[in-house]
Order: sequence, then structure tokens, then C-alpha cells
Amino acid sequence: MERSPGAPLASSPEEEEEKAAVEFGHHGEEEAPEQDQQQEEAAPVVLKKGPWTTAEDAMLVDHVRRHGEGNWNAVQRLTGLLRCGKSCRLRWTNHLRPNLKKGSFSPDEELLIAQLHAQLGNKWARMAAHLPGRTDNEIKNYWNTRTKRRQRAGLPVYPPEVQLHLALTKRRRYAEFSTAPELSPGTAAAAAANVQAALNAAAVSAGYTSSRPAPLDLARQLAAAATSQAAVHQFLSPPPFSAPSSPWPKPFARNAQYFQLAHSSPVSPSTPDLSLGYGVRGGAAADQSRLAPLAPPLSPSPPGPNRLELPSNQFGQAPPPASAAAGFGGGAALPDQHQHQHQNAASLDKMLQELHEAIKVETPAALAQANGGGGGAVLERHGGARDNRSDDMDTLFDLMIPTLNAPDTVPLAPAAAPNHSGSTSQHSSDDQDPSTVDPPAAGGASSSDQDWGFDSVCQWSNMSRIC
DNA sequence: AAACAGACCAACCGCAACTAT
DNA sequence: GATAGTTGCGGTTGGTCTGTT
Repeated sequence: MERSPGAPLASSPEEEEEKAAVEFGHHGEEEAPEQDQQQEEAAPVVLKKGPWTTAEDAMLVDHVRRHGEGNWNAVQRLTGLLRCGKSCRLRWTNHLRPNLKKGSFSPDEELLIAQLHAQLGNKWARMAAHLPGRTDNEIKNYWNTRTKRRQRAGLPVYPPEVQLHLALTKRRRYAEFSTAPELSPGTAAAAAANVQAALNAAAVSAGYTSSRPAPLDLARQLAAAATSQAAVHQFLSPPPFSAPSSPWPKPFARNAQYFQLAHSSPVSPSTPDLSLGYGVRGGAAADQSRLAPLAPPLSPSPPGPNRLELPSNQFGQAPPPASAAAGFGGGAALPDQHQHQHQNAASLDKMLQELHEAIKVETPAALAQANGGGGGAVLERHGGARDNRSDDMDTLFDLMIPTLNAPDTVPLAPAAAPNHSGSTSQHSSDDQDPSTVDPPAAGGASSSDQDWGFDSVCQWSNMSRIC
């Protein structure tokens, strides 16, 4: 199989075509384009399958340079390349397109993928939109391999940060459903401290000490979020969904961006476009998904560690960044929100209490103790602490409310907070609820526990192969 | 050194959505 | 509105590489 698609493409198109013809002849697989053209009327063109050759790559690249991206079915007609349009598009997208990043994923990218998968499920293309230079195929391959490996080893699929994120999300849904969403900044800050305490306790119970500090400074982030009433409101209550419209132009024009940006626009995963990944399939919207990482963010987010992730635009009414930013200075609650603060405090306390319990069970040490081989996710294992109603509510929310993004809890992922772009259907039919994908932990919490420790981002990312 | 298993990766396939006529 | 063509996506397959026995 052809392993390095990035072969030299420096020669002229004419030379490449000549080369291609020679190569086809050598392989005895295809006719030279000229001959093929003559036979075209007589017999249908037999398109080639299998690995691409360097010459074919060159022909395709040249074609795109001349005619632009898109109209893939014309490639065969215009160049004599014996590949179907679909194959051409795939080859271009996955291997020949400029700005493609090759090589293994960085730890940051791996963590980001985990976060994105937790939020989006198997939406590889949308995940790829958050990872500049990476293709959906690449991410899919990575995830499938890695997941298979971890499941075989009896390890949870997601790193602890993501698991916690999911736990928070569930608690938040529950809190949202149970009470009104408003919350005073002071209460939220106190709650954040409680969460941090819970994390610390969990870490200690798992054998992690201050010498191995946890990467999750959740309290700080929650406290930051708590300073913004608007942000807290968003944190707890998503605006209703409305499909966005796409301002992006049709194909062909987009091709220019590839070539223009190929050498000029280093992109960073730290700047995910908040407008990415709407659930609009195909067409200009899909094009936007693919191009967006190369384009400047439509709504710049406040820089710095305290940057607060806003809820997904999928819910329509893009949250005005200004409101959240303004809140950082200690924004005052809206008058009609005050009346719910008391309820919310109680609700959040309850949420935190449950979260604490969940985390306690989730930690490797506790898991080893508590788990008799029962499967299920963190919260399912923790199900005993919840009444039927909350279980039902979770199920209900799983069905009707896409996973929301809490304020970014992962310092590592710069971008992080992929902005859950959401789609009308959160997961594909075969997607599992991300919060329940933890494999049965039968013997799982063992030697590899450190992989999922609270300070284990690196271990997780750099996990050696488990066979 | 050979056989084997697992990981990795590229490519294909089928389906669905979108667009043009 | 119907239809055909195009594009994008996700699942799957099969070849190659790599490490282990």
C-alpha cells in the first residue's frame, strides 16, 4: 500500500501526465489516457481502485490547481485519470489538500478528540473541523483503534477530565430540570469550591497527593464562571435550538483559500471557531465546517485562562460574547432572576453532593473497591444514590437535550471548549451515550489506573499500547 | 528466522442531503 | 414537485507495518 502520499509533486503537469502514462503501462493495469479516450465510445471506462500512485496524485493536484476543488466527476473526463469522482475527492481531502497535518496526534489533540467525542459522538467530520489539518478519517481511525484497545483492556474510554465533564453535564441537566436555572455568583463560587473539594477528596482517595497535583482546577473555572450571571445562566439553561444559516459561498471559490493559506496561515487547535459544526449536512454549511478552521473565528472569544466557553450556537441565538465578558467583572443578576436564587443554591448543593458521590465511586481506588464487575458509566454505577425520577430525567434529557458544554474544565485543551456545535441529532443511531460508554470495569481498575488518574492527562495521552 | 496477532492506515461502499434542471 | 447529479459522512474492509513468541 502506498504509505507516503506526500511524494514530490514538483514536476510540470505535462511531465506528470507522461509519467502517469508510463506508470500505467508498467503496471499493466490501465490504458494510457489517450488510448483510453479512444476506447471510451466503444467500452465504458473501467475505473481504477486501490492505492493511489504518485503520478495519479500529481494529476489530481494539477487538476485542482487548474480547475479548483469540486466537480470531482469531471476529473476523469478532464485529466484521463481513471478514478471516480468520489475517489478523487477522498484522495484530495485526506491526503493532497494543503495544510494537512501528518503524523501522530499530539497529547492536546488527543484530549481534544476525547472531549469532542464525548460531546458529539461519532461525528468525525465535525470533530475534524476543530482539529485543523486533521481529517475525519484520521480521527476516526485513531478513535476506533484507541477505543478498541482501551475496551479490550477494560479501561474507560474517556480521560478523567472528560468523565468529570460528563458527570457535571448530567448533574447540570438534572439541576436545570429540577429548579429554575438562575444562581447567584456567590453561591456558584462556593459551589465551585465544593467541587474542588470533592475532586481533591477523590484524588486523595485514589492515592493522588499534592505532590501530584490534579490538572483540573475546576473550582477556579467554576468560580470564574460564577462571576458572570449571564454565563451561569447559560451554563444551566440552553437557549432553544434553531438551525443557523450559512453565509458561505459555493465550491470553487473555496479552493483559492487552500492555496492561499497553504503557506501563510498556520492554524492552531487553540482557536476553534465558535461557529463550527452546525448540524446542517452537506452544501455550503458543510463546506464551512471544513474551511472554518482556516478562517478567522467569527466571534472571537476572550483570551486567557478564564475564558468562558459559551453554549453552543446550535441553540440558535448565539450568546452575545459581550454579555459574558461583561459579566466577568462581577455582573449583577437580572432582577427577575433573584427570586430563584434560593432554590438554585439548594439545587446546586444537591447537584454537588451527587457529583461528589459520583466522583468518589469513579476514582480508580474506589472503583477497584466498589466495582464487582458491573458495567455502566460513572453515573450508572452511582445509580443507587439517585431516585428513579432522576434516572428517568437523565434518560429523557439524553434523548432530548444535546450534551452541553460546561465551562472549559481542561486547561490542556486550549481550544478546548470545542463549541459543541451541535446538530439536531446528537448522535448517530449507533452512537452510544457518551456518558455511558465506559466499558465494564471488570478488573479494569488495575495496573492502568494511573492512566485515568486525576493527574493523568499525560499518561492517558501517551498511553502505551495495551495488548 | 518464521509465524502470528494486533495496530495502523488508506480506501471503498452505501446512504443521505443538497443542488441544479 | 420530480429527477438526476454531486457532495459529504460514517461504517467497514483489507493491506501493510510492527512487535512478540
